[in-house]
Amino acid sequence: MDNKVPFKQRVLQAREDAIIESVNRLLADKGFDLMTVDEVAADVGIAKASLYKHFPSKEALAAAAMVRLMERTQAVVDPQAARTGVRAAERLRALTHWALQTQLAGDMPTVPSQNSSLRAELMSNKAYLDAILRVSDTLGAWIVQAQADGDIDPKLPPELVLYTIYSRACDPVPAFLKAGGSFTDEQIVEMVQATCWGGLQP
Amino acid sequence: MDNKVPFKQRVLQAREDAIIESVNRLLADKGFDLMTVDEVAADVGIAKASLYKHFPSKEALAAAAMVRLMERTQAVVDPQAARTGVRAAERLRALTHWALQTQLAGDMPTVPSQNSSLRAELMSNKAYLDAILRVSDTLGAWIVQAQADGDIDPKLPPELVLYTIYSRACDPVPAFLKAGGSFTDEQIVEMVQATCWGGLQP
DNA sequence: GTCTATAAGAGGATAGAC
DNA sequence: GTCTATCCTCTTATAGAC
Repeated sequence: MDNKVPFKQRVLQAREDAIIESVNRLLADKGFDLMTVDEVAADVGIAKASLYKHFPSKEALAAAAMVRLMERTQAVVDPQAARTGVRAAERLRALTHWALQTQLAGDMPTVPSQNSSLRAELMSNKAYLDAILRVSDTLGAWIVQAQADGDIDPKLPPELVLYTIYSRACDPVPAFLKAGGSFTDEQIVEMVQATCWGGLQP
Repeated sequence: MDNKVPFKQRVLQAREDAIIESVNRLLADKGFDLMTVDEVAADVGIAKASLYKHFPSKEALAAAAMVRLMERTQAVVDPQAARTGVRAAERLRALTHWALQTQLAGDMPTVPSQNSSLRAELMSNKAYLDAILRVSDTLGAWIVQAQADGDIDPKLPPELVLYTIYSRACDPVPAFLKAGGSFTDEQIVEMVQATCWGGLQP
């Protein structure tokens, strides 16, 4: 039989998945600086030293979670790209809808744009760079198309639009509104969507 | 003579001002978690123990800087409130313009909305609560007026507009655009202003 | 109130047995 | 690869002389 993935290796992969899932949640919950490796180990249910057999540093842990996030993002982008007869702006809108929902569900890991050790790790992580570049390429094409369609102001630099989309994924406004308790998640998503895309229209 | 402020007290006040200024800059530069008390002391040019004679904790240092920020904000709000024959939307726009400029100049201190020890300190700091409430009251009135004027979509909850304004003051988009190097600060401010206020229009 | 020196503790990382 | 136990650095905060 050509069972190319031995049982032991599958167990290992499952454990790494569990680690990344815990890191993802803790990163979404408290952020990189407040997340401790002890917490991750406790959450996964293994010893801290075992964690370091899988990932060499705290930064590598966070990087793995961010790679996973970009893979999940790609998994949202691909079906949108496959839809036929849909405006580019509609594809973009669907993506931000997913991002806002994910954030409100507490599943959106965030990393500070200031932490230099983490940024250095991310910027030297080929898997991360590849993943974010791939997503950005697709989004960039959609943005240009949406501008040609007249759905996004063609006078805006595409980079501004791209940064704005990424920024909305970790905007504090949804969390504030949710804390207020006056609106459902879906209402919050729709309102933030409106303020986001209204500002990008011609 | 009724010189009610003795010389010694003025020196003390000047020193506290210098401390808050350093904290302000470091907070804008690296954020609360990465800012160390040693750095603050070194930046001010005094011993760390002396710092603790002025402020009882790192959280108190950050809180003082945030109080100062709200006071500076109030100092921008007041002249706007005094202008006659100006639409409320224009006053709000002037405020976000100032906030974006301040952020691009590296003078906007930010605190993570996650750090619980700092949040606890801020939420129990009467000076901070008073200052932010006073600013928010004025802005809230302007928002309602702007909605009545037809400059802001009246269907949007005023809280959403208020949160959005506060959020733009620490949005990462301007810093990203600045890092790109393709635009002047004023161009960045204008573009972000456009995307912000365009999204709030009816 | 300012300093030097140091306590106290958190947290990232590792040694070495199994 | 997993564990227990430990190391060690960095950081907050304080003691005590002046």
